[in-house]
Amino acid sequence: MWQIDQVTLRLFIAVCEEGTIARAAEREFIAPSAVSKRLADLEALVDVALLSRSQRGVRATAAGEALLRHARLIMRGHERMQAELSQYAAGARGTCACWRTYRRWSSFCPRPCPNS
Amino acid sequence: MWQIDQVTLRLFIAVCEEGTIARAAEREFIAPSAVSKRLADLEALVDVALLSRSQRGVRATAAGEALLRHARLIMRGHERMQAELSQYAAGARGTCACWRTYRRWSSFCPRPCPNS
DNA sequence: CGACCTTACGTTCTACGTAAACATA
DNA sequence: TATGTTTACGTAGAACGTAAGGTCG
Repeated sequence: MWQIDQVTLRLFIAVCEEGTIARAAEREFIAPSAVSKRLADLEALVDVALLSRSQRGVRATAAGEALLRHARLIMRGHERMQAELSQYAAGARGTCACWRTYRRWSSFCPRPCPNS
Repeated sequence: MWQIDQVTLRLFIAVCEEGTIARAAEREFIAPSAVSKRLADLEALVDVALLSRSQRGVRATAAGEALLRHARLIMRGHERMQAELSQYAAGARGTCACWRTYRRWSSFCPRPCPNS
């Protein structure tokens, strides 16, 4: 891992909300070991402890809570992005006939295209 | 690809800014074919044409410009997140001695830990 | 003992680069 | 012909799951 990806961000949010890696893994349909490894890699990447482990679960450290706030903002940004794009996909905005028919720009697409 | 990752977002921003896939690939140190494939997968995912291709380069469609705006916001969120985390990594905020020394929580860490 | 986290390890699958093909000014 | 995009394909590396190990209440 060379940069924080939003798969890890979503897993981290789930872990903080569920309180244990095991429950977060179940909620996200992934093995607990995979979650554990992603979290360890994340902590190695940012070089800061994000979770305080115990036998009853995990808890975010101060740095972990800071990351949690940013992660939620970023995920909200993703939701907004996908919401707007789905409007285009539905044809409500600016998708021309050639794309709706062929799912790609082709010579059949009249130029100048309304989206270009 | 099952969801938009920020590697693709950064590549998309580069493509829009450079005007051609080739120059964006050079700027991001990746092969043009890899960029092309990521963009095609992205368009298949959102089911909307994002770029208008030609032999002189590419141009964002209306949907592509919408995505570009969101992508820049998200990347800015990432930058802010990493900036705050690097403050913790530098030890300026809330990192206790045990982590700075051993790079992990250990039994040496006094409890209650200031970060827990 | 039960619940949880972690490590080891084999495997699957994603994402890359190379090379070739295609299109247009 | 030069420039740019796309497709085919083989491969390296990332990420997953299973299984085993370890800790603590």
